[in-house]
Amino acid sequence: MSWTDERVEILKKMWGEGQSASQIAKELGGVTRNAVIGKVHRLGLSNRAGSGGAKADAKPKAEAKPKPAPKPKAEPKAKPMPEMKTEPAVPPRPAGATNRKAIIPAGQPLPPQPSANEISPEALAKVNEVEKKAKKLSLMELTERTCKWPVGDPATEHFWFCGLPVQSGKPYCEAHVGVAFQPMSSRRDRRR
DNA sequence: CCCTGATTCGC
DNA sequence: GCGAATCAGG
Repeated sequence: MSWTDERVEILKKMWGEGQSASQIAKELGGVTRNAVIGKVHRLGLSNRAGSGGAKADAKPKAEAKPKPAPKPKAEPKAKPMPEMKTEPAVPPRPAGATNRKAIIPAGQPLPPQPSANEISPEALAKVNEVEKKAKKLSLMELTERTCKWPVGDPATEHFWFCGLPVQSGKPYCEAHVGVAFQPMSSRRDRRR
């Protein structure tokens, strides 16, 4: 594949949108993210500026600068959410497998299932979808980078761990991180 | 380990 | 000009 005008256009557009090089490469097809990055540089648009404009000069071209490229480090994920099924879905189950004596399945600190907390409906919906794609790993199959979000009731067969790739150093995949680490919401409900 | 972009350098 | 290999982070 070569860099035709169209392809360059797409490249520019996506890069401008903050898409990652790998995403762009995937979109274009026939190229690797390296190719994309290389092209980006050759085109001289290594910097994803654009918003706010205000910036015309600032090109002292300091050779002695080990880091001439400021890293924006921000990816606005503007994903158009297509209408998803009206599925109330199955919110995270507290999985209270209290075997007679309420024994907590030791092991890892299970996620504080937010039960009926106020979680973004979107987040919940996302989790739902994710559960469909879950790899359904068993406890022993979990690794450092598999989502450890439990699904189902440990006392039944309907139990597995999400198992999708975790986001970062977090224990869960992106979707589950979303519902797991929710800032404590209305808390002052302390009507004692 | 996964990912990101940045740079280099033979082609 | 191109992009794989490599580098440098997160």
